[in-house]
Amino acid sequence: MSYVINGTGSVAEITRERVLAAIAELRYQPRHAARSLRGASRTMGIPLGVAPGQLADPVVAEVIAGFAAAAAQRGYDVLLIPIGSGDDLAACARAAGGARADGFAVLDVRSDDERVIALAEAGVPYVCAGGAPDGYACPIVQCDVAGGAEQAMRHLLALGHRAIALIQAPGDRLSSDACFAGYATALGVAHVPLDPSLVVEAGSGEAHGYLAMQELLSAEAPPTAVLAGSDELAFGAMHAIREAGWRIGDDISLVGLDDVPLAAHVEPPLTAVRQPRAALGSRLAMVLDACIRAPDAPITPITLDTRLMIRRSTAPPTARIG
Amino acid sequence: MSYVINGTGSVAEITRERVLAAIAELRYQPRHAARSLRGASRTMGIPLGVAPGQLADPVVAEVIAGFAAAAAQRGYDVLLIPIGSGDDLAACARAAGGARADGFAVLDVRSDDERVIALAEAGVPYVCAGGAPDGYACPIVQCDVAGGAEQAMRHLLALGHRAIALIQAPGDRLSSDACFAGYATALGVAHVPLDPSLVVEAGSGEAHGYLAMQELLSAEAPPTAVLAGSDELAFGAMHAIREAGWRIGDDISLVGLDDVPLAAHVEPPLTAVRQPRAALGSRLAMVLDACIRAPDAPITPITLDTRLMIRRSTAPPTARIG
DNA sequence: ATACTCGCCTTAATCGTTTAAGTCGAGCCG
DNA sequence: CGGCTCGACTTAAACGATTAAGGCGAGTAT
Repeated sequence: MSYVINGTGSVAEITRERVLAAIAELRYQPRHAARSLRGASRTMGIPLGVAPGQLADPVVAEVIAGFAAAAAQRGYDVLLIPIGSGDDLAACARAAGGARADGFAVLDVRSDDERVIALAEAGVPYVCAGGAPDGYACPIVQCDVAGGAEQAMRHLLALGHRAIALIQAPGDRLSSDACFAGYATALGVAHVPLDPSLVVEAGSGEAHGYLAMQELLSAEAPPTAVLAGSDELAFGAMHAIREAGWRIGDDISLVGLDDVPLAAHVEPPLTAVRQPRAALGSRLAMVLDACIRAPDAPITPITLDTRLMIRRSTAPPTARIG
Repeated sequence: MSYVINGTGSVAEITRERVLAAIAELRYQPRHAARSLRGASRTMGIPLGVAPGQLADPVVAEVIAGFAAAAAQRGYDVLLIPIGSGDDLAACARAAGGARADGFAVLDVRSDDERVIALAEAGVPYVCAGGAPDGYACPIVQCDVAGGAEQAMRHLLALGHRAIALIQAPGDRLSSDACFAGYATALGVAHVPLDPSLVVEAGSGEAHGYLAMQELLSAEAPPTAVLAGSDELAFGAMHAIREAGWRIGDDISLVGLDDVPLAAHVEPPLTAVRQPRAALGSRLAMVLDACIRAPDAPITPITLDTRLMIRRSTAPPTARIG
């Protein structure tokens, strides 16, 4: 009897007990499919690419972990909607149209993200992490990447660096715009001209950080400090710096933008902008929950503060024998 | 018309086309809940702890990534079933009884895993990664941890090490038994007595590796080489070794058991046993799919080979100034 | 005593799909 | 020509929960 299970309707105490006894006796478990046929499915969906494996990215994984924890607290399960290559639109349309979940969270949003297009089209509740593509009004939860990048730059500038390079994450990621904004702002405030040759766009993954750093090092006047758009890129850059015979921290300062747990454990420990990823995930779940319950509530973007963790990969510049 | 959508039943060509046209016209999407009410839900579930955040563990995340990719290929979505602390039995019983998914995969199995108990009790298809608790006959996919540990030990022994310590992952993890087995076997083969004081059990996480290593270093005769039950423990150990003023590789050799992507990028690069985690995940999904379709098929455990990646954290022992 | 309210229980419609069963001609064979 | 088979289409039962609506008896007001 659903009145007993859900606490709706009026049931005499004695009847309630008998029903509960029967439920225990028969090991009865309500069928999820039948429940969700009428009402909500109490599920939040996360569409993500599985081709190269977005989930294997520790940054994404941490956000999902926070998301799952908060979702669980509110009684939701989390559905991963795997997306093959190029499948984005179809997979999301299927999931949204089929009411696979009550709402969706889109992580690692790109500037022209088909997942967002499909979800908006379907008219289902969804939230975006880190910003939404132009023209899509949806709830947003983001880390203050621009502010974090600016903090990092101020730190480097205060140490005395002037030739500061930026290794950017792929340009179609919304977060890389924010990163560049912070980079440019800090330079502007310090009246240091922005040298475009010091800004390189890399792919994602350590290998691309490695290559980008090699490029920077091979220049006539290599930078004395580098801001990497992600810790992964920074790790790749460390590799290249070491290979070129420079010492990280002493010869070239390096800052990462993520602060994954291992950043503190590499040698030298990486100065990095800590992004509250677990908190990001849990706020996403909270906002999505609110969205599901009140689809027309006003939309206010939430920005989470970042914090610079200063470690040994940054130091004042040394005079170079050049 | 479901005959058209699913390709079951006989439908005239002209009718089929008209139906498809109508489907396109109306943007029709079948409701997942209604479908799964009769048949299967085409969903695979993974129950995992969210309290400290199992998902944030890169090792688990990679397995899930491989799992999700293979599941997607077979037309399944992946449901994360978040488990609060101590909730294991109830959460799994609810998910299994409610037919939340067609089958379940249990990762990081503990020796008395309540998730397995609940799933077995409910009689739903499930597979375990890395082994099943005693008395539970279910399909198993595992990495050859024992073999990997043995390989690592043979490498260390061949380099000339004799005092080789083992930092174990928590004892209730099934994989740590395998690790110990490989450790012991290799010592036995080499006729090196097993010194119990060289075997320490740590928790999980870098911090515990750090503490365990400190303990080993404070002994009268510290080991010349260390096998860590996971890369995370190894990273913690590196930290402790460095802090004690020893050089990793030169003074103390260190081997990890995982080979996470970053193992190659720390300084010095960590010698580690590579476990094919993505493959583990995808095999899990394959086996689970088979299980779902033929619940009574014979059960054969699958073991995936591991491979020792030799890097700079291992070297011949040097004479110590004692 | 009649009517009305109120609490509790029962019944049945509903959700959207699958699929077994039934219908209806057309073609074929004896 | 009657009976059969067979393909193509239609109908309706089933899945398992939720929930609106209806029923029933006891208590209360008039």
